[in-house]
Amino acid sequence: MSEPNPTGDQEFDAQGFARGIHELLVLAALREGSGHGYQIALDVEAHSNGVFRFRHGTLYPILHRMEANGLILGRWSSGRGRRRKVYSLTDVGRRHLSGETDRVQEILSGLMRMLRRARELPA
Amino acid sequence: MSEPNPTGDQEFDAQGFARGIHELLVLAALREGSGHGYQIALDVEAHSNGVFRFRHGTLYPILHRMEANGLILGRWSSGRGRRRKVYSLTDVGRRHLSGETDRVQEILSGLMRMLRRARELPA
DNA sequence: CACGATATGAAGATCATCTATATATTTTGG
DNA sequence: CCAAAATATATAGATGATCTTCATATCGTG
Repeated sequence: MSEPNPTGDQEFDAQGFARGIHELLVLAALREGSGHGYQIALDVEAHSNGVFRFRHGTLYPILHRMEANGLILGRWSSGRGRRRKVYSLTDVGRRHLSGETDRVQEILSGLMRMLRRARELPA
Repeated sequence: MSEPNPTGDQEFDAQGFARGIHELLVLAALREGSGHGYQIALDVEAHSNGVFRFRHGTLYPILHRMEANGLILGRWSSGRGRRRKVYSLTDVGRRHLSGETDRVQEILSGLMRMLRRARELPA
């Protein structure tokens, strides 16, 4: 029962899943170019029609963690004016985005299949 | 920025999302009839090809919480032999399954749409 | 009779979000 | 010209759910 799953399929880790989604949203937002935190939050909110939304107390720790893990690289904007930390994808982050997208999509597909089944069962 | 989302669409709450998925899996497993915890775990694992799996340290607290919240009803099997607590859906649980299935499916659809977009963008 | 599978439970560790607060600049409106 | 709102980042502490580990007990099988 505690063995690694024999099919080699993707596994669901509840604790890491929400974190993974947040990181994926950040990586996806940065895929088209670089941006600072506040911008990323607005982009994600806009692209998801308001479903996904970063609270600022959530966003910045995530960005710091991702930078520490080498997924993104942050640079303080050199120009004067409002201080901004502009982030861009690293190679590691780009690979991570690709791999995790596949992984999460497989998990989501499986879940949606199960939910559809439950929905279609006779009451 | 902290206003409730104006479209009235489904919102994603990271903390509650994993919990919601676990509860949804339990409710879905019980939809076809009643079952005890261990059985539920096996059912979910089988129906998801091993992607979703309950550790027993995770499963039982979830069942207790759901029973306390009135989503499921547990009865100790009256017969002697191995003690089992058999769960079945309450009316509240059935309504919850229906409503949450819709809600989660909308969120998942949105997420998959975003991931597809990220995947298809030129590198 | 020992071992593995079945079956449930609780305690404590871990860890990420969430709330709230703080600071500072820029733009807008009166 | 000044006040308020939006922009922009950051940290501390509370919350809460999973996850690991330990504990207990029964049943079937070799």
